[in-house]
Amino acid sequence: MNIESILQKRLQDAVEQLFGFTPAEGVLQLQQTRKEFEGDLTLVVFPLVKLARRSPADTATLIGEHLRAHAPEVEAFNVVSGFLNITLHDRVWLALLQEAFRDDRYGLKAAAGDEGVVMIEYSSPNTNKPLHLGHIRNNLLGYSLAEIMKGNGRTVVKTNIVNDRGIHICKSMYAWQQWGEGKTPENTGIKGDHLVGDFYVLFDKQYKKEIAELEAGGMAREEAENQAPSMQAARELLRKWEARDPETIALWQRMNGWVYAGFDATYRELGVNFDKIYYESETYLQGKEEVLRGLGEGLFYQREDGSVWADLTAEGLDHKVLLRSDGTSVYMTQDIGTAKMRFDEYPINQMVYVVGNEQNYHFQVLSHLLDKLGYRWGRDLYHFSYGMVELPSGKMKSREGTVVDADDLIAGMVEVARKMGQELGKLEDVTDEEAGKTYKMIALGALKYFILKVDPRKNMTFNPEESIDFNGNTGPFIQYTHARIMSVLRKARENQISLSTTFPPGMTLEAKEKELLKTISEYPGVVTEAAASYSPALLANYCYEIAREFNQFYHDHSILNEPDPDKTNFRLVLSECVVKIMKSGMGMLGIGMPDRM
RNA sequence: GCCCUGGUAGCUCAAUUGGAUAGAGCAACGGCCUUCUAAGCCGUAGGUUAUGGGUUCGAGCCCCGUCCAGGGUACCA
Repeated sequence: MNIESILQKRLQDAVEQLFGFTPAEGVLQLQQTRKEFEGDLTLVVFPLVKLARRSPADTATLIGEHLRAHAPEVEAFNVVSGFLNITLHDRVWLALLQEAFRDDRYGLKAAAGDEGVVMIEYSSPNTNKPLHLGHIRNNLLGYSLAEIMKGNGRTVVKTNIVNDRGIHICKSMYAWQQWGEGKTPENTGIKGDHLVGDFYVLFDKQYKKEIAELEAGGMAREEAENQAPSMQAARELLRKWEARDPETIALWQRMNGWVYAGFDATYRELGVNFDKIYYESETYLQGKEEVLRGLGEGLFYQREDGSVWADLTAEGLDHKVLLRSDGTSVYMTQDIGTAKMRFDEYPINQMVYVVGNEQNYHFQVLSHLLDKLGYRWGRDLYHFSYGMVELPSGKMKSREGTVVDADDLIAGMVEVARKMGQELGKLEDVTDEEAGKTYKMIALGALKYFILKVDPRKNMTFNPEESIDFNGNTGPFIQYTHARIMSVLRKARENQISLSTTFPPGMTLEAKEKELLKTISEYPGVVTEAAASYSPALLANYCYEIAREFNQFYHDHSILNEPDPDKTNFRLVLSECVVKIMKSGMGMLGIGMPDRM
């Protein structure tokens, strides 16, 4: 039973007895008392005053007096303009600490039973170029969301749909055939995804040149884009691929293999992973089948040129193409096929797509299409729509070379972390290997926190000129706080201090201690809310808050040099709880906590 | 054109979903290490929440208008 719900009950009793009515859901609004006022929790009394037929101040005072007389947890109260500030006995907070300390999974929810799985699709790269900053946000959000769901007792399947087929990879293939000179990751030492990406860029250059030449020859833009020889060649490759031409398939497999090896390395660096990977090349035919079934059942219609369409005007949307006139499938077709395969293979209770907000319309359509096709889960799919990462100059554009490459970014961060760590000289007594691991943990902590602390729905700005901070509201700040606590706990162990959750009866709390306890009490609610609102940012900001709170406490009060052994014990238990929460909370963000730094 | 987002300190972000005097960090300035890690702590300064109206006990948040930015908009993904 948490503190807030106990107080809720007390308040309800008070209102019933004082005013003779049962407050409706949401009328008793409790919130944390703001720091500038005396108290722990605050009741907003405005919603009550009409029914109580009293002034806000009277209502608050009456409730406050009733609480003091009947609620043993309540020590004092004060009323400030319609706000009833309630102070709880220190023993309430100490009881909370005991509970938090004893529960290994404090704040996390027990497994929910046979609710089915939550499948979370994220990452979903194209195989024609390496991952960039935008993908990083996607990967971090997807992974973190999965961990948050797990923390809330859900069974999660993390999945990735690799867009391994289509015109984009054919462009890279064609360019490699033309100008590759047999280059491979092995004989060039270039990471596979980057090598393939280089050829994609080469293709684009050539293509642009051809368009310009054709336009100069008097051809219309659109016509030129279609007629350009390199585009024709790429289309020819796609056609051959669909016809299973052995040579084309072999090249496709070879180049995709390079890309996968590259992606795997990046995923490993980022610390993300998947339980099940789907490949578009294996799902798109299923999609086609489903669309044709829908056509047969009269759900869709065919135009004279042979293309297949869905009419979604009744749903307030538009007409949407599902199969091109040449019979090839579009993105939507593939998503239908993938969805069907997934639901055939897993007992999915909820399907979550982590995909940027530029595809809001796509998922609205997909939801309706699946619904039409008879999958009741279609309606309930959740598009976790996140904002894009922008540079100070605006959107990242691969064609203009302004994308921030994922591998470069990570490597750069690690370098900064190493340099800074060496300047501070904190890890001189550990092995180089140990230090290296820590620097990496810090670098990734900085990067991940930087991205995850922002509300996922909003666009965010990343400035590559200024490297990500390691001070202030950052991942390393939280990691550092953790390392300091671990250091104290180590020393306590060395001094043979054993911890006890039995606190002396009359023990009183310092202000900073109580603030920390209040923050600890909020953790379970934050975990719940992070899942309910799909927001790792909530957890990130909470972890920062508790770290800040701890640092203030740590600054003001000594733990091991405190003369009163009961206080030392209490503070160690408190510290242990903070460590536990940091590991758990930051763990759900995919951020590791070092024992020293 | 139409549809959907968003606009908060110089910069990057918060704001318990309608609650108190809008908070943090960075950058600037000033203080705190013979004491558990100074990647820390404390302080100063910085705001007409794009803008004009409206709703009510109460609005950064809800409604309407305007401006600005981003995204989408029938055979790209």
